[in-house]
Amino acid sequence: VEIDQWSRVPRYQQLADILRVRIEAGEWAPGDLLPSENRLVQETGLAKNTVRQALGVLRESGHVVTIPTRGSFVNPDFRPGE
Amino acid sequence: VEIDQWSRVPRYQQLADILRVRIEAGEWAPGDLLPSENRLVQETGLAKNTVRQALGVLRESGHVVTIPTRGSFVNPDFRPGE
DNA sequence: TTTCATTTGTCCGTATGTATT
DNA sequence: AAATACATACGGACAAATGAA
Repeated sequence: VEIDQWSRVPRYQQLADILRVRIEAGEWAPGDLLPSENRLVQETGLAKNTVRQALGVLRESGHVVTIPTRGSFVNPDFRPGE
Repeated sequence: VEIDQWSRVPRYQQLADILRVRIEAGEWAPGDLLPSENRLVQETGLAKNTVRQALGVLRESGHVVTIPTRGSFVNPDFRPGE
């Protein structure tokens, strides 16, 4: 899944959407560890701040829970299909 | 202290004035660390660029010294009551 | 116990684009 | 046209906590 550099949709929003779709598709189960911020930076080519902003969107939507020094996890209370 | 969204005084100037008054009142001592840019963004609701512009005013007036990656401090040479 | 790499968090610096006044 | 303001995006430095070796 790729970020469209030329889209009018902000890149952090694009990344958040991509991850949300993959979470809702069950690619990661509730409680699963998501790729680290650095990993996402490498995979997307986005800046760290931009990746963090994307994860912030998913935290606010309740899809993700982040634990400092550990990582970001799919919300254990997330119910696939919601 | 609040920013007046409808004032004809630029918001960056309003914020600069507010911080200058507080500095001159001794709320922060010379050498003290001021609130971070992000904190000021949160507290004022202004954009980051606007907050930075306000701090720029205070740097030019000599009230504030900014150290990259560290923060903005009350000029150690500032003499309250000037 | 100590060291080290990993990871998130918190910052500042800079630039670009857009919209409004 | 110019100043103001916001949103977005990238880059970099550094701190703090965790866990593994």
